[in-house]
Amino acid sequence: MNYWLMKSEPDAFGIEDLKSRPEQTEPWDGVRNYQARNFMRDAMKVGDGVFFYHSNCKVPGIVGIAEVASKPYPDPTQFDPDSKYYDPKSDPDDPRWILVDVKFKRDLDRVLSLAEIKEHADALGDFALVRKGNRLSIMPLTEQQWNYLLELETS
DNA sequence: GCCAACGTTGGC
DNA sequence: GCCAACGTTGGC
Repeated sequence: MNYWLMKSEPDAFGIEDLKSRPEQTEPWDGVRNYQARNFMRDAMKVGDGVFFYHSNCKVPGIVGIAEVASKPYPDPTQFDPDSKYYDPKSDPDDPRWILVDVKFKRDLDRVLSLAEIKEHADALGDFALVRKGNRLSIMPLTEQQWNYLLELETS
């Protein structure tokens, strides 16, 4: 089992939106970064743990827990000319952008803000979120990092 | 294949 | 709203 952190802007799609979806599940569309895509395409497995992270908002941080709910499949928005994620260069016979479905599990008891997480940078070791200038929207965590953050939640 | 210009992310 | 970081694009 692998562990992930996935960012979303709550103004566009927050954890409340995920919770209100049918089956509390949503295709994680719109990822247009190769590194993030590769994580979904090559490494994610159904049942993997996901920290749901709110970015670009008043208090950025981890707000809940979700899980990977599908195998990887082509992101349909890349072929939709009306979508803001439309990519005319993507070949339907060899889709460029891949996604997985994400399913809500639970809210955190409290938000683990980025500021608080940064205070634990030493304990978290080499965690992409606390590295300067990181813009990756999907990143892996080790089991140790995952458990450390869960313990932080109840501390 | 280099790299300047440009666009985007996302914290602050 | 600013701007640092950094990915992408396109001219050469």
